[in-house]
Amino acid sequence: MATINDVAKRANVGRGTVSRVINNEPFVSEETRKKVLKAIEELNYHPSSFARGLASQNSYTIGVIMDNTMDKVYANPFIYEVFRGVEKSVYEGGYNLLLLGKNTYQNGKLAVERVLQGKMVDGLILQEQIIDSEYFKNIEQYNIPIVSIGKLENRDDISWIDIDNHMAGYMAAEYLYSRGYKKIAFEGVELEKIFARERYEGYKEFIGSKGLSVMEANELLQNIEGVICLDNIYAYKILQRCKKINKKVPEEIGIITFDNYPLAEYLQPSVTNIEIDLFQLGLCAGSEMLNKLRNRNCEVNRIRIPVSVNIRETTR
Amino acid sequence: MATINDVAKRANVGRGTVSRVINNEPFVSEETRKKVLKAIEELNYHPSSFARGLASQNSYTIGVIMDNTMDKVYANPFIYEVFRGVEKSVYEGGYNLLLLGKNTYQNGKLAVERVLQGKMVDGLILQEQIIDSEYFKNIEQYNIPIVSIGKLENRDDISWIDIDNHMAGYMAAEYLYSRGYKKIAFEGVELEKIFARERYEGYKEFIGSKGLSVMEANELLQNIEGVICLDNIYAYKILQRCKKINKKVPEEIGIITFDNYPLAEYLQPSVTNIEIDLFQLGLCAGSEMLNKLRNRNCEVNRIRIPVSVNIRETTR
DNA sequence: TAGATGATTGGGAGCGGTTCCAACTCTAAC
DNA sequence: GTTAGAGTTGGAACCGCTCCCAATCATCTA
Repeated sequence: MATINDVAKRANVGRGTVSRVINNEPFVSEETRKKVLKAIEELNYHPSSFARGLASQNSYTIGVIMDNTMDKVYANPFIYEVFRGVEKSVYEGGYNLLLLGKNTYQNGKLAVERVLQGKMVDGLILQEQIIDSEYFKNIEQYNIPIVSIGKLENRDDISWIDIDNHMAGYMAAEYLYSRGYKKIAFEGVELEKIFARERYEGYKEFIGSKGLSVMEANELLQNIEGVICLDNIYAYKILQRCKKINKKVPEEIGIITFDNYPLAEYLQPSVTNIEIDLFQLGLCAGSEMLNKLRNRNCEVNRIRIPVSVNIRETTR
Repeated sequence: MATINDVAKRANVGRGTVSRVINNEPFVSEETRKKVLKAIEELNYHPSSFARGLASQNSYTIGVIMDNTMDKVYANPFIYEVFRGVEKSVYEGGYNLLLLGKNTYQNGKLAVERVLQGKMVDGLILQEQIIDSEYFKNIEQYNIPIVSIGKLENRDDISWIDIDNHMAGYMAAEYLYSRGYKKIAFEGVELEKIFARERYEGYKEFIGSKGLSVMEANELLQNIEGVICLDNIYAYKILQRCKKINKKVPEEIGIITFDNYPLAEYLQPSVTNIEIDLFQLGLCAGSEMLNKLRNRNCEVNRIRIPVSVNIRETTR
């Protein structure tokens, strides 16, 4: 396996020059650069990440933390899609991705701490649930860039990426309205969850703008023409109720939800939903991290991923 | 941040001795070991993974490849659960986990190759779909241990871990039979898929052992008392048919499936299934890799993860 | 033509570990 | 008392890169 010295010798230049070429630094003449590139090609040379890491104190690796506190992923079947996006942007930016569990231990210590202490990652991507905990304070000390997947409320020093939940709530209401459903309720007002609150706010905004009134879905769905459900589970419960009281979907009542469970499109009726681009979310989280890494004092960003309506069978 | 020299100085020993203690090597007196451990503790010392990697040519990192050829994870919502298992066992074994996409590029080359060439991983865990392809031949050259998640048919030199699909098929039939369903069909005989074939074989074995005959689910489900479905989607289609022809589930017909989609338990009726422990699968894949890493010429293993019946509403 | 300036270039000195060999200590045997 | 051998120990050499300084070269100015 060729080293930087082999390349230097073959190209008839110094080690420093090769290093400059590899790292795309200025102050190398075009002629020299070509010679070096040629030698690299011929020797099929690839820099050792360890030597590089050791010398530069950079790992060129980003850590992503998965929340493994829950028993089953089934509680959050969506996160993998986000990771796919993170993976893609991180690698394409020339970095690598270390996957870490929140609660994983290594030699009796939290694995994250080991990784941080061993300087194995230059930055950390984590989910908003993790921040603000005791756990997070630990991490923060290491003073590396952090990006959160999910909005942060009490920290204006950390960049985050999230779905545009407000818009999602607004659009859900707007879509139902545009299909002729006027009396629209929101099901699943779990105000302790940020995303739920935001979606609810978006819904309220639209409702207000039309002079309608905010509603929750009552037991018999009396006087309700449309329901916005926080997730598929709520949607299916509403569907059950409709069946029980013999209310026709989508003729008499329209239903829309936000998430899109793996099985959802095969079910009957399939539920119209606000489509959330989780892959895009991951992609952005990755680029934002690269951003921070390349420019340490870039500003804190809050990024919102737009959403769209995915029309299925529960709306006319 | 303390280095090995600081520790050596503080403990009043040589660098080599500290190294021996860190790596748990023999030939260190108990007394010295204690001194060193104390110094390590006091200085909060953690070896640099780069220095270590550079000197020892070991990365203490395992790569896991995710299949990102499909557009959406929705096609395989289960793999994240497997990764959770891999992650856990790998870290607890003192290794780290690098997450890699199959088709991700880095500087115009496949990321996997870059990682392999940069010697960033000591071993690779991948899914069976990846093996046997042109792609895989590339990987194989690097001559590091490989473990496959999913049975391998044409390679007896690579260890793999899989669900006990044969047993799953057998148990599905057995369970239906035990609940009084005798005429049992198998829906979703996708013989090109290994796992489908194996489940089908298991089903046939049980059916044969009772002197019953193998069936497929006909359009009107005539003469059928139980259906084993390859996955939830098949199950829901069968359920639709039952509704159409007014056949009562679970009274007149029993339905069982193999997978367990995130939403499945909330649906009505929820489908009885053979429960597959994907986390365990990942756990085993990780340990098997550690095995190989610690003992290079250990034998090739084929490991089967047992399954169980998860009773829900489509069987009486 | 000398001197100044800026663009290139070479290579020594680390980075923080592991490996290995020589040296030292301590018994046990002769 | 000497010697052999096993158990310990220290530290030089090295892993393959980056960083930085000094040296060289080309160009421009007075």
